[in-house]
Amino acid sequence: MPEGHTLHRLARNHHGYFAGQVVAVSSPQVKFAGAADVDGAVLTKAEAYGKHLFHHYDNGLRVHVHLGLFGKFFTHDLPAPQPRETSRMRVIGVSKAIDLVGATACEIVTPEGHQAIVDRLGPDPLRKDADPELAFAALQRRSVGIGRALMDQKVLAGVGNVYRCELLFEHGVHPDVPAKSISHETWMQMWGTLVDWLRYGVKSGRIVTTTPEEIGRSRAKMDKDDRVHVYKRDHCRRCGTEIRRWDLAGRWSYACESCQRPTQAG
DNA sequence: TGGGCATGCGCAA
DNA sequence: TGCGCCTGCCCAT
Repeated sequence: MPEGHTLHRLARNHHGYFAGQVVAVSSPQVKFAGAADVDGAVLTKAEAYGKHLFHHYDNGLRVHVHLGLFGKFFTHDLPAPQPRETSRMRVIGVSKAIDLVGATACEIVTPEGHQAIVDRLGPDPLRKDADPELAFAALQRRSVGIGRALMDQKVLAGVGNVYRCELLFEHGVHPDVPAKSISHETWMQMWGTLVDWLRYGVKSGRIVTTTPEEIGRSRAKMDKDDRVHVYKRDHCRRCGTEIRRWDLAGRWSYACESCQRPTQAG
């Protein structure tokens, strides 16, 4: 399930599997009628922007995928097994096949349509062209709490619930602190943390926000429970205080109110 | 076997 | 602000 690192990892993999190849694109589930528009075309590039994935084709069209909460790709070596009935899109190349299931969006877009999607997004820390100042400026315009603002893809692209909770813990900022009160210095530190975490996420496929030093074993050998500080935990890993969980704009927010002070502005 | 949950998001009120 | 939608998976029964 996807935050930005998942999509960038998928893009990297799909690019490796298919770039430069004529691919067969179909929709076993039938819901993706546009599959026919790119079936038999050359997939030239796969890329991610925030939580959005794009497959570029040599006929100028692109497939836009947003996984939502449930979306998932399954990868197969050829010969691929019979697709499951829920497969929205199947792509078959020379040696690999992928099946997309459960996605919120799977559609054909033109280059202009692609641009329109990207234009609605804030900077993506995983992209080299990303400008943290744009996100800072957006934060300064928000009257909501930082916890809410970080989930807004117009502010920042790619961060979801886990990274949001963990980032605020890491920097000792309570989710209810007004977004506009975050200092430039704190924001730049947060951005740096995000870049590190997301890059590791792309590499490993895992969200890990703890360090080998504090856990006492390498990140690769950590148990699932070792990988985060507050997300879905009962007690704060650092101070032992009970973690508070509450509904923040429809998503569970987790915070240690001893380490993250409501009055503490960055 | 079936209920509940999930790293999202858009839309109606 | 709340709801609906997309589906797989884990756990209790």
